Amino acid sequence: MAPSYRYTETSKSSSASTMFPDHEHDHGKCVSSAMQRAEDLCAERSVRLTDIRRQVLELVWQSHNPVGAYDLLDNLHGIGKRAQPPTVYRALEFLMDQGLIHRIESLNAYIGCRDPGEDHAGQFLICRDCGAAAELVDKRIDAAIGQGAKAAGFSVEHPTVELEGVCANCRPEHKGTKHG
Amino acid sequence: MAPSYRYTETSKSSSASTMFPDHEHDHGKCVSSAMQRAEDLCAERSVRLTDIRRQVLELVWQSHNPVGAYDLLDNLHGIGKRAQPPTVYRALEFLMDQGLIHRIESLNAYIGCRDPGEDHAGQFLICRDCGAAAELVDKRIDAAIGQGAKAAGFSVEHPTVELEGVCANCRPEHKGTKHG
DNA sequence: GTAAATATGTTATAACATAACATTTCAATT
DNA sequence: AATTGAAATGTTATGTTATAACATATTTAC
Repeated sequence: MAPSYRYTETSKSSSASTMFPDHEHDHGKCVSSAMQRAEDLCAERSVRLTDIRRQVLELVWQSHNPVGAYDLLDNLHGIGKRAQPPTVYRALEFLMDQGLIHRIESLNAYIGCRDPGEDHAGQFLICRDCGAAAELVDKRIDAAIGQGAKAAGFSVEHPTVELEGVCANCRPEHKGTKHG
Repeated sequence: MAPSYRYTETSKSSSASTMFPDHEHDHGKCVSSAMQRAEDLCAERSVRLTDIRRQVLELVWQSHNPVGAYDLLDNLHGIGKRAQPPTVYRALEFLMDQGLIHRIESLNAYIGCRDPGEDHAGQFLICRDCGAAAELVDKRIDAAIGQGAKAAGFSVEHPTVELEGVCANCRPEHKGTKHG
């Protein structure tokens, strides 16, 4: 059984380095499990996952790429007229408060949290080629940061770790062999 | 002799944890040494530290707090009329290319680089109380990040590490004892 | 059913950033 | 010192991201 935080895969074997979902992964399952988790957490906490909030969360989960607030707004279909910015920003604020999404500071964009409920600082690997972002939870990074800050007499409350680079799917040396 | 990257201090002894300058530090020296370093580096590289660029760099160095582009713009005094945004953004781009300043993604703001010439990824400690930011260069953090990324098959090109919290100067337990 | 709290609608504007093209300045050469 | 090509700056307009302030509607607790 794969740990729950892994991306849902079809039949292919998953290497240890598939933090980034491959192109064959069953993304519908990513979405549905994220939505179910959100429903459960909100119920448990007695907070309201309203239509708008649910819709925004689902839009955020449409891909593994961080998405901007105005992109979400464009895809938010109210009954009649277009929604206004505060609508989406309020939903984003709620979802962040509940730990259901993260904000990527270096992109001014938002991405679904892979492990809501766990209170954690997200660490992100952001591919400059395909644009996908994977959330890392690496205790050694946290520990190193904690130590470095402590040596400076600084207490960290909110770390931002966003690592831009190239993911395994997009590295030239892997591209030729990847559906092997 | 203190290492060159330390903040210039007056007569008081510096503890190992003064990554953040204390209130008595001789800030004029921070500015003048940063400016001199910039002049030297630009000369060495045959790039032009023009009036505007020099002025923007000096404004960035007016404090140890990250400063926004429009704040800089407000303080940029051309001969006659107010400068326009592209003026300051172009100067900021130049200064970043030369490694003389860093951009703080989580604040949309800019801060002087404490060690230009060294090609390094900045790691920042940002105090939510006083607003000051200190640049850390911690190899263990870099190493932990490198390892974490590698395990995910990801190659990091541009890390962003911004740690919001409270600096030693602003921690309540130190406030009472700080002028000793 | 009423009140209080929560959520959403609406209007306006703030804050941050860049595209595109015109003009000026610089600095190397003739 | 005139020519010229590159670099820098000026200028106008607009794009992108985000929030303030106040009105209305919906939900929940009593």
